[in-house]
Amino acid sequence: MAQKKMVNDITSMDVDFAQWYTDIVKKAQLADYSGVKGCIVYQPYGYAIWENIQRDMDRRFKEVGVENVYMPMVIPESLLQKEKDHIDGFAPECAAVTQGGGEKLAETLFIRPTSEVLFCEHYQKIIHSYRDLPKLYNQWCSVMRWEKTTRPFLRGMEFLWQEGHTMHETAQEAEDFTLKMLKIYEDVYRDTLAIPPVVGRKTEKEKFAGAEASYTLEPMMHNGVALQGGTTHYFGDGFAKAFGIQFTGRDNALQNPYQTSWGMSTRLIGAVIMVHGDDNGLVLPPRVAPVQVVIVPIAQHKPGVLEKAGGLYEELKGQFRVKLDSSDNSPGWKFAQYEMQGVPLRLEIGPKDIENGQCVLVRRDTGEKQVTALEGLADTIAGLLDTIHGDMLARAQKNMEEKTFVAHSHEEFLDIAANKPGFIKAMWCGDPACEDKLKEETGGVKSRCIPFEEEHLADVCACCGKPAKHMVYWGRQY
RNA sequence: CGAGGUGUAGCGCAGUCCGGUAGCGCGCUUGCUUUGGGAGCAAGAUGUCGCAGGUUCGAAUCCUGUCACCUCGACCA
Repeated sequence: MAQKKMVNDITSMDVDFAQWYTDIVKKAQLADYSGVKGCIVYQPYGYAIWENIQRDMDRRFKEVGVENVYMPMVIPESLLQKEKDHIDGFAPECAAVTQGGGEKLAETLFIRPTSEVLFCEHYQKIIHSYRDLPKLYNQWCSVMRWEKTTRPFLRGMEFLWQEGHTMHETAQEAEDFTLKMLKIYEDVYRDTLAIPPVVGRKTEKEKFAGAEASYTLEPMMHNGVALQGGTTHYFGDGFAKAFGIQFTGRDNALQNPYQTSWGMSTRLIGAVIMVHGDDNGLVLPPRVAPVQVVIVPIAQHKPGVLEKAGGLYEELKGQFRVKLDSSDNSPGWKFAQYEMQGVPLRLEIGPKDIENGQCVLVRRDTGEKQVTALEGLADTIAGLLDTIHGDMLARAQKNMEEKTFVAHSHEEFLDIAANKPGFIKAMWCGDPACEDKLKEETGGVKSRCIPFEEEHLADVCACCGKPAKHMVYWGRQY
């Protein structure tokens, strides 16, 4: 058969990782650029991935008692200004509505960059007694931030996310909940996305505007660059005081509740692309793949083939997200197409198979083919999908370990930063000045987080040489 | 916000230097033959050349302005 020239070639990830990423987004039809800068069109296939992630997270949230709500998308200027650190952090990247109905507004309305203040305004009205606590609210929405540079899924002016905002009776309870949500996020990464993130606390310099403590999940992309892919924040009672949220405690004394917030966004899709993808396109973790198994009939015009393929589809569709492609495209075209789209398993069924009571299963992640009996097929597929998930997680883990380096000294730090893409583990004295200095010297390497389980790599800071307080993960980020 | 780049058919591009009324590949439509790694043949359809001015007998092409998007940097989920 004549080889046709490939018109859908994607750029190799080793040649140009940025171009490879963009090629996948477009060719796998995850998203398209719109006429508005930084605002992408989520195409059905890309949006379906988000829906799967969303469903998974939503279930986990509800298991711990979180309720969904919906807040307005605009915030009056006066409201945003109530908490100083918060407005200082976000005002520069807000879009504003200054006109409505053809008339200039008396007060500017900001399009939400995040909704802490809206939740606080509401909580102020509904929290009166310790019996009203805790309040565990979450909303699925989009937010807008006036970013200078944008990339599909990684940084957009508008992006989809969930933001949870909770109020608690005690500081301890709020701090515990902050970590509980962090753990849930980590479960989403590992169990659903097959991605192992580094998890820990942000330094003072990197924490969220208005927070007392910020925690982060930092997965490493295939090329060694980090992605801040989810954060949880403990706010103390700062916002509560600023917004006059008070309740009567068990001791009959008036007091302020303690607050948390936490969010993950469509950036997760970017992480999936850059952690698992290869030069043939997307590789989707089975648990979020819109299509888990694609059935490709071979020689489908021959009697019985389409019927058999249709029968398999009916048999499997109750248990898996399965698609039967009986279009006129050649089998080779279909193979390439579904590889591009990262479908975890391909099922080929042709005349020879039907004769032998078998089919061919092909794994997207490894390319491995296996001839499989039609009897017990559903169980085989279920097992295979789990195996794929496990193998993908293990490969991502291995990549992260291979690209994580230890710097014992300042010289070593600079050498690694210049020559080895990846994470750097190094000791730190706790001074933000050292973070600034290292960032400047390396052209962009920043502290990612202080992990919960620190290793003692050295006695002194890898920047200034003063006594070390913490071990920190460092790296470049998207 | 700095530095580059690009806007011509659904997609990818050529044509622009040197002005003469728009072309190629893929895709699409129809028919026949094909089908275990991007099928073949035949016949078709598809364009306010980003937008607005200007120069000219004549502008995709020259001039002015403008809009949009992309990429790379400094800031952020």
